[in-house]
Amino acid sequence: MSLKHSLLVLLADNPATGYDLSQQFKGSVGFFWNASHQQVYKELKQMTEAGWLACDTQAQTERPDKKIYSVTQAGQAALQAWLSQAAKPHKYKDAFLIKLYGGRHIPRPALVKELDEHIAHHKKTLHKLLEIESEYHALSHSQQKKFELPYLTLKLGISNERNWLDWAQETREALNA
Amino acid sequence: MSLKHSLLVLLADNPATGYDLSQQFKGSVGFFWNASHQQVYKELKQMTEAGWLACDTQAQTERPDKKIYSVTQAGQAALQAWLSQAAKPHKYKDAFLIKLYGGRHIPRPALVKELDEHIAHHKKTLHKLLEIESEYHALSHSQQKKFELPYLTLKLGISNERNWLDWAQETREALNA
DNA sequence: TCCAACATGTAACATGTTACATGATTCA
DNA sequence: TGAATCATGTAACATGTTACATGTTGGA
Repeated sequence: MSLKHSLLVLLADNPATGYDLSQQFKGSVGFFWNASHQQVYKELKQMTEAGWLACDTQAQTERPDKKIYSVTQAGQAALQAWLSQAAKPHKYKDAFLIKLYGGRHIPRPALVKELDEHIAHHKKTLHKLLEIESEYHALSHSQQKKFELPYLTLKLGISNERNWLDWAQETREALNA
Repeated sequence: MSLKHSLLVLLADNPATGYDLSQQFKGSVGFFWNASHQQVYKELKQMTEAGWLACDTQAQTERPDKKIYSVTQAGQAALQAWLSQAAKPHKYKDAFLIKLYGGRHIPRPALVKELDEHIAHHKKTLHKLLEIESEYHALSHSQQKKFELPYLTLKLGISNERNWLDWAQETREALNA
């Protein structure tokens, strides 16, 4: 159920379109949740039918109409209900680690090559997160206060990526030894 | 598709029952993949129908018969095919971080309380992983060599948990400030 | 002239979760 | 006497992925 609740949290800050929300999942929010645009549109439809969201359609001549969603009182209540229950501990799933675990079935160089690809990807992610962090640091104190909690999640993202990269470096050496 | 491939990797090491495999997901393997027992039995059935697994039924008088699965040649081929393609980068999903991100909707003490619960859970996980690590260290050199790759995944699990706990401690202080 | 960004979806399929179901053994 | 472990599943439901579908604008 958490996609619905992620959307509620995002929409509680700012009414937005399905497209906007999908973009947020590609940015910093994507560090802890994400979904394809198809899935987002599907959920928004369901949530609107359930009365959690109101939809304001803005006609556009040259592009598909924009549908701006905002949280209703029922949506607020649903969010509160969800927030008041403890979240289940997060479960990590990483296909690359299965490969590494069963690495004896693949030639070493192939394993190292794939590790390198993942390293490149994680470096890119880290840079993106660090950019977002420097934008945060450039804000005024009052603005920083406003984004205090999102910033805490960003910090986990950053240290997670750093930790992963450190491990990957060691692992790379171990594989080549 | 990765549950099927996790099962192939595990079964390539040792033929096992659905129950055994489910138990492995509760142990160290659970750090990077997991599934409910229902899901495991479902997949084993499908994989057997697809010819990837052979099933040897051991009759037991007092308990349900044990079904011991092993990888067939077709299963080996499927595993190889999967291993030869790059895995997609892992996507992190953590409902607690959504809550933290949208933490302004909850009273601070409630947020801290839930953080504490997660801290307790992560500490437990870390201890479990450290226990497995000390079992590994107690092995002979030749045995250690055999479990070299699984050990690398374990090391990521351990540093990940430590990193999470460090972040959680800082976050706890920031929330109480 | 082609690619990325904007903006929305449907349909088919794959995967995962929750509730229910059975029943013996062993340890506290 | 009650809970945990062993051992297997079915059925209903929820969620997520992949392929397909449409069409404009603005920049390299």
